[in-house]
Amino acid sequence: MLEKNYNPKEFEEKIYAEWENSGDFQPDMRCSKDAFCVVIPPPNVTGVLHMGHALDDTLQDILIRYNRMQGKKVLWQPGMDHAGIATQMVVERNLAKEGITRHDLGREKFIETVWKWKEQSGGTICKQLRRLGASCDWTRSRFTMDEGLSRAVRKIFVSLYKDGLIYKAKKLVNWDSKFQTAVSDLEVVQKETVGKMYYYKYPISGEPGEFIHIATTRPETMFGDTAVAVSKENQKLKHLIGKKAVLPIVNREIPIVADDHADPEKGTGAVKITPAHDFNDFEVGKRHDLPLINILNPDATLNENTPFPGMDTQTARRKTIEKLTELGLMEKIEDHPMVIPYGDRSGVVIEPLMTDQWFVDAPQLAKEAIRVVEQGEMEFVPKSYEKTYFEWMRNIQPWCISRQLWWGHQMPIWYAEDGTIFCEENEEEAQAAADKQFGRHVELTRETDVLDTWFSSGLWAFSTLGWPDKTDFLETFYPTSVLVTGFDIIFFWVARMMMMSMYMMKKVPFKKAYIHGLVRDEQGRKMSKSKGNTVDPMILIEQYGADALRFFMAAMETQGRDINVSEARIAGYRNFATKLWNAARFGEMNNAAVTDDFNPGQVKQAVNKWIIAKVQQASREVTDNLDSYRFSDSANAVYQFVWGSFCDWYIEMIKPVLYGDDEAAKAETRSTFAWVRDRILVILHPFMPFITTELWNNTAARRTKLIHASWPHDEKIDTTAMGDIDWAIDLISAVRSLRAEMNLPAGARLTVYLKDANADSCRRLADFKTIICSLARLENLDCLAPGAEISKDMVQSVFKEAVLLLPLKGVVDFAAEKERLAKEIETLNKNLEGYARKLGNPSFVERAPAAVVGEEKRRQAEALENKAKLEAALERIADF
RNA sequence: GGGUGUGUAGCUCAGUGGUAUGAGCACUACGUUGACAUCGUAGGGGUCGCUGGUUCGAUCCCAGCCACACCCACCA
Repeated sequence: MLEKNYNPKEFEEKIYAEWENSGDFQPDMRCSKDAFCVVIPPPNVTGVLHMGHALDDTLQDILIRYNRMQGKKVLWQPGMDHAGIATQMVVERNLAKEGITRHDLGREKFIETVWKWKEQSGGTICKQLRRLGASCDWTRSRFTMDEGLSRAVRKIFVSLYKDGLIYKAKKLVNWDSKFQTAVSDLEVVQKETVGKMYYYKYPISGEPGEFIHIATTRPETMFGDTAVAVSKENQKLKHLIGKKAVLPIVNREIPIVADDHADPEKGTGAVKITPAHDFNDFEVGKRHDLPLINILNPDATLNENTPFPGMDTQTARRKTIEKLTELGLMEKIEDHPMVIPYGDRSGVVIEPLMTDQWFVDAPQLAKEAIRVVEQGEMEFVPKSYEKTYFEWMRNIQPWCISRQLWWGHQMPIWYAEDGTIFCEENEEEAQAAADKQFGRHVELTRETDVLDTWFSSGLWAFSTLGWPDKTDFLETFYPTSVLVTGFDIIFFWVARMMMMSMYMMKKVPFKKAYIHGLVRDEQGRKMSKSKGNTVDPMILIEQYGADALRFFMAAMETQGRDINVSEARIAGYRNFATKLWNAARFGEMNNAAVTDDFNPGQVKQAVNKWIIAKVQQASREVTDNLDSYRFSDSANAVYQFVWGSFCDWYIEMIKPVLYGDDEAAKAETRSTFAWVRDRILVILHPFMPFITTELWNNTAARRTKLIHASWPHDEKIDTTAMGDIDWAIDLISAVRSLRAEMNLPAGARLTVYLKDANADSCRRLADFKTIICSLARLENLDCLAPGAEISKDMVQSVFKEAVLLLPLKGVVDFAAEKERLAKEIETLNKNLEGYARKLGNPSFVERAPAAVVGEEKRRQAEALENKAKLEAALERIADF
């Protein structure tokens, strides 16, 4: 027996455990049908489930379950990312509570601590994904620092290095002074701030009283200046080109060079050039062969090349201004709106710094990654994201992959005493190579840098399937079917996977990339911890059930749009689950069960034919929409069917049958009910796996599990069977409307007549008399012969080709009735004006398709007829 | 500066070259009919951002504008 109330907490976890324990998420490798595979965007090992995951993983699970029910070999490959910076940060923070730093432990001990942390507290998110219902094959879960995946990393690194696609270079990079590591361009966020613009002047060497005027936002970098640039086109200043300026405070001479980087319109027209601390200046420096002077320590304090060693930049800035003021060189300070780069993890200002780093030749790798998208081997859904992808890929810069962290993949690079580089998959091979090259045993030291986290996640699509080994899984599931992820990581991840996969596998990592939006708060603001507007999906699951949250995500997911969380709506989908639950209970109370000989194509009762056709139509809509990744349309198709057709109409219509005494009709109806209910459970399962499974298990003895039940396909839908019941529904609605408009008491037992009805209508009326009377709460219902005398007190209403008559001896308020009729006539008049305008327009009649013109004429005729009927009705009651 | 997207009912959003039978929530009235008040029935509510153009016909296509959001680059 089903409980009276739907209570998801009572069964969701139990059902999940049952699936997982019986291996329902594992693909059947012997199955001969197509493979379908999704790799999960690996959550950070430090992560907890947020609304973005809830959306992303719900969509994936819907696709996975849908394809699984189609009988395919289905794999949802789960796993986690080691998340270099994020994880190191968490563990360091824990250590700090005990008053120790990672340096106290040393590298090896520290990494041990991280692993220990991972075992104890990492991966909360995987438990949470289970609560959401994610049907990942957890037996295959991978971690980017696993031995297997690390081997993949080393192998591809060596390969890229030997192909010249990874190289070491001394370059200006984004330096994060908190973690004291380089970071990639993507890990830098630009923030708008109101800063200051400082104007001051440098004396011209050998010409007392002559100055060159400078404007800068970072005066303390002047100690790294190695030139001042002026444009050749600058009429006012070009006479200074070739002269030398004297850097104040340190009294160092620097050249004044001609360079177009100095825009005469901006600032003072003269730009101080600091090649070691500014990306543009670095380029200028290269053009003029200027020396580089590094003025910063790794912690972003000033170094010995400045008068203020050990001082942080802000303090040094003040000191510099003070000195310049003392020297009488300071001119003015203005407020200046500007963008300042910050580390996305550390939150500190990023300083451009000259260091030795390792780079991937991204422009080279991008070529193939661009080609396969151009040629449609990988498609973005929605397609518009292609543009974003191309835009970025075509302008891609070398990717800085080295990080001066401890947690991560240590680069497979060894140095001989003289600095010769050996890049091999392991130390033995490197040693052998070195010994061979030197002809003697050489001491090697390993590169201490680790790789950018995204390097290993870039391999995710194939490394998780077993590469570099040739495995069944790799053979079967690569390329994977579709990647589902947010637009915010197209560059971080999608692009890198494309590059790495095309390089190593020569095949796309996934055939499609479904890109969704962000989950925002109720007001449409981005969720963030600092704003305090985050919503915890686990609390929502606790409160409304995982199914309700999942259905919300699916129903709100329309391509290319962000989703605003709405608790009212989630509650609404919980109500939907309740509705379904109660419908199933109704079946149970009426002994609904599919008999062995039941054949949906052979039912006799019109209502049953109708609901079967309707559910088949809904199934087709769900299928078609899922096939084209239209999640909301798909979810809404089930929703509308279940609530609007099955509950609102079918259940109400079969009540008179079930409580009547036509045993054959009852038997057929019980079977039909059960059959349709089962069908609902099937097509709703990808969206609401828990409640559907619970109902599946409790409403009949089952041969198959719902998770493996077969998905309907290619059904012939009997659309003609729909007409009769649709007609009855319209009539019932018309009567209900009339009653409500007339303010008739709910208990009044009425009789209605249909006048001027055609043969079809009269037949339908006779056939469905019981049903109509029951649902419209009528005493009786009849067709009147044409021309039959009717008493004047009848309320009249147009119904299709006929007139609905409602006799009301003294009950009706005639004033209200007159008003109602007048209002309807007014509406018709408005429509008629429109038809007349169109049909009176010769070019419309001539040039519009005949069918459209015909339809317009038909509407006009119908409206005229209806108007006449209403006017007659009004005339009849004029005296009352 | 370059790019992308959005603007439809009070709110959150679907949708469409042929009268907007739009959805959910909210709102109004009525309702203890033997699945469900986490419910039912009926109803009110929109010049589809503005201005032009294409078209027989535009909310939909095109152009411009306004507003909002986001992405990329840069501002010495």
